[in-house]
Amino acid sequence: MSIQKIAKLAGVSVATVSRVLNNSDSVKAKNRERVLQAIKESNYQPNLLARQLRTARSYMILVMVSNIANPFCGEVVKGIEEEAEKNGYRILLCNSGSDLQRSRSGLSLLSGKIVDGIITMDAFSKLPELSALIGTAPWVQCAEYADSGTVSCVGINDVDASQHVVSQLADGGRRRIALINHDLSYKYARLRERGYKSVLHLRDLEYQVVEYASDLSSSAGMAAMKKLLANNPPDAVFAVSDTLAAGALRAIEQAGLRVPQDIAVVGFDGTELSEMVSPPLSTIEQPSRDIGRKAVDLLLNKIDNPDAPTERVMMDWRYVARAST
Amino acid sequence: MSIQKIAKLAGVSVATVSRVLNNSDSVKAKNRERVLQAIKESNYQPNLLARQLRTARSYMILVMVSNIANPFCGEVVKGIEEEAEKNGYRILLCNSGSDLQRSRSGLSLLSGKIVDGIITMDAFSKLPELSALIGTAPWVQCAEYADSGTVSCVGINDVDASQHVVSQLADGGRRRIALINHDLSYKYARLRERGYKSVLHLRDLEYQVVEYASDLSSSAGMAAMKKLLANNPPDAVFAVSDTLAAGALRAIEQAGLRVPQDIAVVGFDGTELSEMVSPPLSTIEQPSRDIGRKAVDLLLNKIDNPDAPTERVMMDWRYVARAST
DNA sequence: CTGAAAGCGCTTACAG
DNA sequence: CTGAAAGCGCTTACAG
Repeated sequence: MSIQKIAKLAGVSVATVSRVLNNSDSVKAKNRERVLQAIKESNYQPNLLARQLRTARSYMILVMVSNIANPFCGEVVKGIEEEAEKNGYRILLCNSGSDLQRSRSGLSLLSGKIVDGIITMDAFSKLPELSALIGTAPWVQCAEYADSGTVSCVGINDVDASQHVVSQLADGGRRRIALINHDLSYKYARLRERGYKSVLHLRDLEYQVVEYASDLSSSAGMAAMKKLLANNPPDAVFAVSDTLAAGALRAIEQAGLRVPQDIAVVGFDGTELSEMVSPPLSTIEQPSRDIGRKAVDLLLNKIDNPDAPTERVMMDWRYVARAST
Repeated sequence: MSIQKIAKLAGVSVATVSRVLNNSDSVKAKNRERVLQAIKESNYQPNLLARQLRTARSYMILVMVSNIANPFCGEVVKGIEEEAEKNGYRILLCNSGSDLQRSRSGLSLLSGKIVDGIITMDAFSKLPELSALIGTAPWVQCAEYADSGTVSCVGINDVDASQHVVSQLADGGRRRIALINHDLSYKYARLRERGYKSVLHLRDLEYQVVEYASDLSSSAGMAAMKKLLANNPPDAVFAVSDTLAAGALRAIEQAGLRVPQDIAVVGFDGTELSEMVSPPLSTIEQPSRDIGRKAVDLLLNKIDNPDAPTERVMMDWRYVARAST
């Protein structure tokens, strides 16, 4: 069913049908009626491919994440959705799983003109190939940073937040503070590790152990914690995600130790999960929704105005103390 | 940058360029070289809109979920991704948030020919308008059922699973068993409630209290549990999702009661979360990944073979007993 | 093995 | 207010 058929059915030209479809211009009421009638009768639905090919505009944006299962990511996406919707855009979610092949495939939606722009929450700094694939298309990094200054990004100051956590633990008398970090191909992981190390150094704390979780699942956090417990265990653990911290909690409990008496635990993100585990987690609360919203604002601005300047937006964060410390 | 430009650059026709792009036919090695060279030089990337418009094939499928934040949903999506990828398809995720407007918008990707088919994990049975929008396009319902027999679906036998849970609780001596259910616009919610009620009836248990959670978040589960505790509290709670059960656990703890001594709790889905909370949850383990994979198989079959028969696939489930009961 | 040409289903100046 | 026509960027018989 095409616009041609509708035109024939309604006894008008395709141009007229197109006009009522885009409720633009002034179409004579009678003709509009006829067209609407024909559309209804034939259950016609416009072919978006043709439309987008012609107008070079899709009002869709691609959101690439490495793991939607992470609740923080889910929150950010909600913010993105809200703001996109408010501006007449729809979003397409692509879960890369940090897989190169799948990332490539996702990006082809951008280079293939299916979407108008892209928001990534994925690690790109070590993958120049992917950045090249994006080229000069509208692109915003979200809750993750670009090394170069050519792409806009929005997030929090990870070094500061990390330093704050470790300082709090040290202030509370902890001397053996371990870090459960994510893959260092993420810039945020490198920054948080830097914050961690800088405080240890500043306070002359010798114990410095970093365990890397294979992904941001609770079971990865649990596995990492088990390794930490295996030899020379810490008296405090800072995990860079609430999910990891939740797993750590579980491993500590299984080892017959108590939180926070034996080991204090701090998470990151401030997701609902941090309140649901027992004991509830101290954590860094990120303004997840706002990060998502802001990312959309930056992106839409870039789409409408291709030579808008690159921006690097830093949002506020907040340390929330709960029973785990 | 278009195929035209490449043709000019390489000194061949657009047809030849198209042929090397689809590495089809036999193109003379020399010409192939030239084209490849031109593509590289100009950093050309094919316009997918044009390609898909022409071929009427996108090798993309749309996955519509009501809430990706639900970990069970995340697992199913992983299964979908794996199977799709294996078959050369990519998936687009659309988070409807159970919102009619957003669902409509997502479905236009289907009617607009952007995708070849759709897998839904959303409630449709009460929304004939949406079903109409999908029309006769390839469609599989996943972990949720269609009322009519015209659309294929894959899931588990919810009535059986629910009956099993409630029977277990009753066998364990529980007499006041409450249900924390989801919105009844979901067929699975109606089926699980039916299973719950049938066992109560069978065993002459008079206590019958159902609380409905506003969504599948832990905080909704917590809110529901608080209501149950407010008057005439149960000695067991069956929640239709692990996330809800996790929230219930928390509410019980906050009320100063013990699980399972005072109140037993059972979840549903068998997600990682069920092992991460304390005490770990007894739950119904669904074969999430396999459900996703199977849905893709059914869908691709329907795409390739439009008059394939409708199938209703029931997968196996398993009751996992843990410390919460 | 290759190219000219038609056509996928739209939108949009342009002329009337 | 309306229609004929060009064109978005591809693919694919068809003829050679």
